[in-house]
Amino acid sequence: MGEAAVGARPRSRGVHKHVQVREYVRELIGGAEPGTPAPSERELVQQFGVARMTVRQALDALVAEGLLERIPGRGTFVAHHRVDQVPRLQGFTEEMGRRGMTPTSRTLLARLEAAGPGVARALDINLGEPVVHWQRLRFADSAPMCVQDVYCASELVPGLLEALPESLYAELERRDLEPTWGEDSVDAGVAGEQEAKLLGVAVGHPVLRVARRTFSDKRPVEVSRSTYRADRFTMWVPLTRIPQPRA
Amino acid sequence: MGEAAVGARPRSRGVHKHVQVREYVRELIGGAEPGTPAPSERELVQQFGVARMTVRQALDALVAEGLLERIPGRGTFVAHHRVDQVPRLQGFTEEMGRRGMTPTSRTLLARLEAAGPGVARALDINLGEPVVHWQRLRFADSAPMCVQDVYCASELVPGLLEALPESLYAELERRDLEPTWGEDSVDAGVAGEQEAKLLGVAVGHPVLRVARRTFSDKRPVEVSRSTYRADRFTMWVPLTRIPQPRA
DNA sequence: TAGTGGTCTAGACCACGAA
DNA sequence: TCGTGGTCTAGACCACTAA
Repeated sequence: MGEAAVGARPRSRGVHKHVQVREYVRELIGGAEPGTPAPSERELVQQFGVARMTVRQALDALVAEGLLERIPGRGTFVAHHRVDQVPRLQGFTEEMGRRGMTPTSRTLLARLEAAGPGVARALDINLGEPVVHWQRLRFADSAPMCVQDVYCASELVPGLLEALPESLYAELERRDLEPTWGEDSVDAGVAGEQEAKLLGVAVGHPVLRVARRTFSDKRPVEVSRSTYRADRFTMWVPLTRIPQPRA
Repeated sequence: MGEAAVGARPRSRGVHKHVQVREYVRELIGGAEPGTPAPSERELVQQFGVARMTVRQALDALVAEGLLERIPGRGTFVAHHRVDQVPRLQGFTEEMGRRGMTPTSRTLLARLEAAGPGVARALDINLGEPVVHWQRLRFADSAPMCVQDVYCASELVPGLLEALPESLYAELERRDLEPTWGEDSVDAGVAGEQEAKLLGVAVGHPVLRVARRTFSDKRPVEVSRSTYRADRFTMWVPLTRIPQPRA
């Protein structure tokens, strides 16, 4: 019964038990083959001396991430189609790394600008406030892949222009501005003269345009426009069926 | 204590309690404004005579769907940015409806064919097995939006060709083949002669191409290729940040 | 038959927000 | 101070799988 309940730890003084269990299991199955059994729930209960609900909470998170899959009556296993069940918010560096390609970049432009109407609205700042505008030509395995324009409120990222990182997202994490969610708007277009020259294609070559906003908690931290060579880049989106509202 | 535990109901003989609570709440907040308070967890415990964990399980699902948001110390509310946190698997009919447009279609082709290599692999059937091939020109508010080719294993959908539905997904649900998940591969292209004529654009006009596979549980039920007019259609993809593996 | 995950109970303490 | 969600306990029965 609840008589022995301990209650939640203060966030600042200790890590929650379900987080401990979750990170332990994440580490454990880090490089494991799909299909490898994870520890059973009752095993983890023994090891950590916690209740089963706590273990389930930990495993639920890993299942939601697509790292584990449960098979009733059999056990919990490293997920087979290890693909994400949810589209990950990743930067170019991370995404190309995950595709097994080597990302590199050439900075075309990096300066302070006054926020125009679109950028100001997207970043939720006032018109004309200073923003960092960083334009890069990005390569995968040395071949041009996309042209990317990134904008951040300059106030949020002091000194960024003086020491441009390779991965913006990694840098934002270091600054405690870790992006936690975002949204892409994807459409198609054809390369203009400038884009064509940079990407190494003919004018009129099809391109995939991705407009992104990312947020750290509720605050917008970055907006970007990326133009990909359609012949080199396909976007992959996992979908989940959710009961439709009564028509 | 566990003394009064009731255990799980057989799936066929009754709906689980957390599902009952979830659907009750879903109904309740159906058309509500963002920010409207949902019943508190303890209220639902009273109403349904269930344990709080059961109520939390129900609400967890709605939060994951992006329908509700929890604010510690305040309560549970209809989510503000009611946008999905996960991309929904929806058919054209459903998606256009959600965008407030009226979907219509013109069937260009509907017949049995022998599965070619690509379709056979995607549907996980043998080369040459009969498949339904259904090609439609799809309109939103009477304007051409996309050309769509759908393929299903004919064995799975007997009689489909004799009574073509308006919404394939709704029809699959009726046949107990409800798609539960899927994946889109998205890239850009330019309209060919045939596509241009159908979509009412010039040859070379940019188009968004979406290749989709959908699954009912583990079995592939449908593959499709859709070609959208890029000037009328933008794909929106919500993204979630997941801790990156140690570099 | 033993073990697994799925569901469920009836409590508990905590931190936080609003009054 | 009171109500809320967040965390946690120590059990229970069920359906299913594999030996």
